[in-house]
Amino acid sequence: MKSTFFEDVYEVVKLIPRGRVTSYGAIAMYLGAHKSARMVGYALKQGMDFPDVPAHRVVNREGMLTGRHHFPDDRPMDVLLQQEGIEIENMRVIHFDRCYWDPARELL
DNA sequence: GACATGACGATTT
DNA sequence: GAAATCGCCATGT
Repeated sequence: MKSTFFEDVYEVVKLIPRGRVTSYGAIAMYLGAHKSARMVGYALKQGMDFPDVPAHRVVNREGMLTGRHHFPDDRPMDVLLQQEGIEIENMRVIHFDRCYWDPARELL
């Protein structure tokens, strides 16, 4: 057992309600502290192989779909989010504050 | 074992 | 207020 970070990230991401989004830093913070939001995105990249992990619901602090480049062409990140009811424009989440889901606050 | 990289974030200049 | 820099920690080479 070693990839605890990955599994932990997967768990939190899987808990994200439909129509909501969260940020890498929020997940990292929930895991213990804002140690490194980079690792969250890194873990998600690896976790992309897990369909149970809606990585498209995870965006950066600005609500930008920074990881869209890592998504398959058949399933663009912005399209997936729009299907969930989230408005996307210019590869960014509109009303991001409204759709924001903080595990350390909602899931507490 | 060390160096370089990465879906970020906060702080400082 | 904007731009540049540092920190963070796991993975890959």
